[in-house]
Amino acid sequence: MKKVRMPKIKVLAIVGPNASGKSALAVRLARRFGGKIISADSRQVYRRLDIGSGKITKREMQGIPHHLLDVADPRRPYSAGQYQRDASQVLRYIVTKNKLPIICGGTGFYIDALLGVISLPEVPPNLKLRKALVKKSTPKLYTILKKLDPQRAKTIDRHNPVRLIRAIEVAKALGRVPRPSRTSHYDVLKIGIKLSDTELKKRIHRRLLARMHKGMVAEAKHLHAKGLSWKRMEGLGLEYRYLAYYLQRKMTKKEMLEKLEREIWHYSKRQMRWFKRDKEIIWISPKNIPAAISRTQHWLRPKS
RNA sequence: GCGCCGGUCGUAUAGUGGCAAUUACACCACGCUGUAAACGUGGCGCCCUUUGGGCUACGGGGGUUCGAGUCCCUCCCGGCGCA
Repeated sequence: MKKVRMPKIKVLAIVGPNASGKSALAVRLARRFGGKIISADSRQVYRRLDIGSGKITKREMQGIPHHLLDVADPRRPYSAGQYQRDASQVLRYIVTKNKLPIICGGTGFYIDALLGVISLPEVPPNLKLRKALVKKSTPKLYTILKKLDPQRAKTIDRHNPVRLIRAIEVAKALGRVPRPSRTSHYDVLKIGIKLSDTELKKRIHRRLLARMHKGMVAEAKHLHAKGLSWKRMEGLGLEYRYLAYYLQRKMTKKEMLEKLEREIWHYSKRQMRWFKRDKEIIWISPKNIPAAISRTQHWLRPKS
């Protein structure tokens, strides 16, 4: 007996490190194949974090709708779980419009969450519990988790307080953490942009200076004036963290630029490391847009 | 020329008789189950049969000592002070 299966929904994903030219490629492909873009960037979800987060401009969008940009208040934390819900909804909506959903972004964790590669337990953050737990030492947190969910304790990184706190939070609510499913229910074509270290460093440098010109410092100053605390800004990482240090006079402008550039570079390497593990990604050079187009064309063609 | 201080892993630093030798940054490698631009781990003199062993090392040379970045002598280099 033959099982009739619905064809999987096709989703295109453009990934790569910071400053690699993902956004431009995504727009190109969206125009060519009738797509709409779903951003997958944990900082660009926030309103008014524009220059510092390297958000695409209206002009650069070239009329292509971009979703999951500016959906959250920077003063309140957004999360991967929330992203999973919001983005899934948008994805379904794009499909009903008969358009090709194109995920574009550098936050690998968010992409995996959206595609269902990792399933996040439906346990909302418990701020009160977290507040109590952060005061505890890491070994203590580990002991607590071990008591609540020995299974999880076996595989977790026992030195990582953030992981431990979340695991305790989940264990308290559910008893134990469900195992993740490792397969996606979408038909995904993943295209990654790869550059040499020297090229990437060069781009990071140029882009940072360009954004300084565009008024990145003023943006951060303005965000603080509008109620974004320094502490919160530092917690956002990279640009905002170092901008906050600089504006509080914790470091000079020169120090800020030097440290920040290095941090951005480190971050890019972390992104690449995340993506490298995904064997489905087809890697292309930033110059090779034709390759991306032909790959997509081929993949879009109906089978049999 | 005299006096003082100092020369230790890429850089900065700790170490005053048992040291392949501290810490930070950089560098390299890695992890991640609702904070993911966050958060965390390991390596970092060379070699090997790698929970162990060998070799080479704290500016150069010599000495004291069972044993020396660590004490002594001498030379070289840098900083400061006096000439």
